[in-house]
Amino acid sequence: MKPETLSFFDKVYNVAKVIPYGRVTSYGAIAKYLGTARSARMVGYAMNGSSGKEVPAHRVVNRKGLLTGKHHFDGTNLMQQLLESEGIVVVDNQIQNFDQVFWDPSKEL
DNA sequence: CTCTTGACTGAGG
DNA sequence: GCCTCAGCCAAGA
Repeated sequence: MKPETLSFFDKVYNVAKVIPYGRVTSYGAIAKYLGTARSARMVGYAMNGSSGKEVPAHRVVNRKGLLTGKHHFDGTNLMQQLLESEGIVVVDNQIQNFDQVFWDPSKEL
């Protein structure tokens, strides 16, 4: 593997793809794992191209566990439906027991 | 090269 | 505990 050849976006996809079932992570956690902790915004921006890929973008939320990116999905509650289908409790666009379902790539990976 | 845009985050009021 | 401001980085025009 030559990550140097991969763009920042590609790295984000690579990490997002390995998020375990029933777990979620934050943009900042992914950015930190990539070495650019300050590029959390770019992580979300990268997810713009995740559409059509195998990247589970619905498992990526902001640090508060809030589904900030749900507006980028098709329906209004599609993202929440997907998370609930994995056993994650979501109420009012916010993940419940966030610290329990949280998955930190820099620690778990 | 310069400017704009973001699915963010931390600090301050 | 909520709201607002500013900083941060990468990609596209």
